[in-house]
Amino acid sequence: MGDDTTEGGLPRAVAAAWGLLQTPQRGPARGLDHQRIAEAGVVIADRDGLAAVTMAAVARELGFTTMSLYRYVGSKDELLRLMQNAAVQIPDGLVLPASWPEGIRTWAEVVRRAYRARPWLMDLPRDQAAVLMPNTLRAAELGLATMDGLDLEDGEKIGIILLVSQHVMSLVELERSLAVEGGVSMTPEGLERLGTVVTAERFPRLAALISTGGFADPPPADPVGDDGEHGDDSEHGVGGAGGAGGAGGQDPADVEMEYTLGLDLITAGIDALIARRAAGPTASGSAGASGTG
Amino acid sequence: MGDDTTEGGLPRAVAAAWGLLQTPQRGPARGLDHQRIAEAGVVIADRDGLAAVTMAAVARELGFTTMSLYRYVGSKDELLRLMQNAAVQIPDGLVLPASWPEGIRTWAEVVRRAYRARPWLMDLPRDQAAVLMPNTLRAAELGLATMDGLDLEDGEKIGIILLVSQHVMSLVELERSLAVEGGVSMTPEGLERLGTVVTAERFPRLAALISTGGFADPPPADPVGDDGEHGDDSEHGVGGAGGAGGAGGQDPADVEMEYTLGLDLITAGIDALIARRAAGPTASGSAGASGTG
DNA sequence: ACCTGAACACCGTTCAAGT
DNA sequence: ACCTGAACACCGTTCAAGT
Repeated sequence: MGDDTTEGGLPRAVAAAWGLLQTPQRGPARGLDHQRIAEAGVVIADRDGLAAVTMAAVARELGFTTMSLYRYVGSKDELLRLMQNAAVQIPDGLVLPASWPEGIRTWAEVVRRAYRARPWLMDLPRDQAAVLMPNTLRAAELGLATMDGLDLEDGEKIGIILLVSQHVMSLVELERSLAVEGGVSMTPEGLERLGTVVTAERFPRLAALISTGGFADPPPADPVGDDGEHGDDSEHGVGGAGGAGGAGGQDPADVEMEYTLGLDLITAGIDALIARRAAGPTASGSAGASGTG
Repeated sequence: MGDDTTEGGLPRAVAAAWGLLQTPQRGPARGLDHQRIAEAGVVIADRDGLAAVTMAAVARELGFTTMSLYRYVGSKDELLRLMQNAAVQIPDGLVLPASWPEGIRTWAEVVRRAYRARPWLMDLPRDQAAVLMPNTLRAAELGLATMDGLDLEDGEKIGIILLVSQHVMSLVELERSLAVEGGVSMTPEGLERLGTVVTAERFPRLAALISTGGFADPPPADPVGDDGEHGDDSEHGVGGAGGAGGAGGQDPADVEMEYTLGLDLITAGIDALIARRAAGPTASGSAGASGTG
């Protein structure tokens, strides 16, 4: 309905990224193209944060005026989508290990590396348009390849790489928020103030975590625990550290533990699913975990 | 370092939400307070989307001028944080089922209901400040309660509710993007165009999904499959449908299947972790899945 | 065909001034 | 103490005009 979609219903940014748009340059062609514009945006985002990516800033980076950009990208939104594709770097000739759990771990590491290299990717919208971009599909293809021999349906495999990539992103986000890059943050005094209100009566489980310091300082040393970071770099809509989760244990080792834990749970879950399926070829639907409690 | 943090290092919005700020009204008090301001913001976001939440719009909703708001909230960012807390509704007297996997499923459903009721919550930053808000902590406390008797460390429990809430959010985001609310979208022709470039040679696994229509129309019927939606409601930074995942199978039933699958994998993973622990009380570190491939 | 200047309608935020 | 008017520096985007 909008104008950011081409005839076939493909989002314009998707068509552009795949080279499906008849490029407007036919004459001298000494001008711009969306590739160069997207790359300039990436440079700015890397250097000054996503909020600094302004039509004016991108144009200045390229030595053109702001309005010239509109010859090549329909809107800032389209630019951001092109940047997303340009910024995701997926290794090309990667050989996956033979064991599938190792394969999933390897793939998770690839995804993690991509997010770590460009944390602002996590502040971009991940909707259907983002999913159809070339580099996103390359990543998805690689993810599917890790489960090649397994007795899983396509939908299940997709669900799994969705779960894994979501998990990886959430922990990169968490580790980013803990990086003490330049902000003070909760002092013991602030924690105490919080403790007066997160009482053991109302929050029996969390109060313990807060009072025992599980919420604050890295083991001993450094009394200025962690950091909320919300500087001037990212606009909004992070997408990160747990819709309703807390962060218990705030040093990098704990983040690494939770990263590994999540992958272990997922692979163990797959293992159980496959085993159950191999044992009894019943229906196909979902079959909850056995239940121990 | 910024001014959006109180003495103890607590983000101002956190202190305000917990009532730790000496409220500025002492006189006639016929004016505003952050609670009313946040609620007005919620009303606007519910009605017109998050992008419509402008300082001017909020003030108008309340019958005041824009600038009066700055007496009560330090910045728009602070307002958004207060809105996040005000908008999350966690049921109060909820009794959890005895079986822990059922408990986790119940908790996931609570989280899902919260996101479904206010999808714009997913476009808000989820950083440390968000995590420390009263209603976020109430949700986390409830999540921890589902694992009360289990042989898991605190960090593990937190990792699990992080994983679950992230999964739930990602699927609500996916179902939102599929809701055909007012946009056309990829026609068969658009899919064909995409197929010319997502070739079987370069994307053997995905090409199949696209050509077999696994990417488009709900089983039979309705030839206009899905929707990318990126209207004028949400600003940016969704946080949703899979950093690198695709969406294979695009009708609501498939989304439901993936929702259930994810929870099943996680609970099965917990089951395996506990069982392994009960069997051999070895060290404590991570122990990968057995590996079947 | 491509680029530019000027202008528009909006942002969030500040500050001196009113009562 | 609280609210307001006027103003500032910035956005994304449009459009007529230049070459």
